[in-house]
Amino acid sequence: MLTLGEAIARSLWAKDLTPEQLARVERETCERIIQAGDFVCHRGDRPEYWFGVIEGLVKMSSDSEAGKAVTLTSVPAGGWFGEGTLLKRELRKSDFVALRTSRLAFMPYRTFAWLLDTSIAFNQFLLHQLNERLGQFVGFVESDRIDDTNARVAHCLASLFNPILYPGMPMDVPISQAEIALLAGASRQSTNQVLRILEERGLLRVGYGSITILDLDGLRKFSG
DNA sequence: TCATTAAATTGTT
DNA sequence: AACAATTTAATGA
Repeated sequence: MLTLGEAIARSLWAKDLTPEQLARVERETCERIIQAGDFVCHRGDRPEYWFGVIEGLVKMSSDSEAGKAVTLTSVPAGGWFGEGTLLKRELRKSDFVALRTSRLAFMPYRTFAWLLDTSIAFNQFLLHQLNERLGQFVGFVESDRIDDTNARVAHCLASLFNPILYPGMPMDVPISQAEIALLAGASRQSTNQVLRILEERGLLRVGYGSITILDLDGLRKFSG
């Protein structure tokens, strides 16, 4: 199992830190286990940490007043999230929920701010990540307006496995069809049908509570 | 280790 | 939205 220190050390933003800088980050960052279904943080919280997923899967979601839930995006192992409101010093605008029991790194704001002040590589990483996320969400909007349900599910899955945002993401991930439906903005029933179509075409394999991506590029290009 | 049961997830209407 | 079928996890002999 990956230790907290290893998880930090192999993060993209840690590559160009000096050993002293890395040591400080490791000293000040703590690890917490979030049970499946539990919140990492709530909307309205004052942001105090930058979060890294060591192991597991976390979704960013919102609940409407009517009780309808939508998933904005998911963060797999190796991904870091929460920098948006941390940078702006605003209250959290959405919930983060563990989709399954996950091990998270909690980096305090002061450590995050210190890295921002001292490491050019860290700034470059954030710029890169924010840009990549912007592209991801533009893609979501485009997909929402243009694609039919089949293509939307395919494209949502492709963006979940984005190797630029989430390097080292295993192509086999435990996630239920109900969660995929929330992510793609489709019903569970139609998601189920789409997954079978995608499996027929050899783009992925569906298992019990999990999917395996076989052809990421094929998912990206999928239409009709 | 195996059988039983409950819970979660999937597949269909 | 409801239901049945299937798979997994948990429990205890």
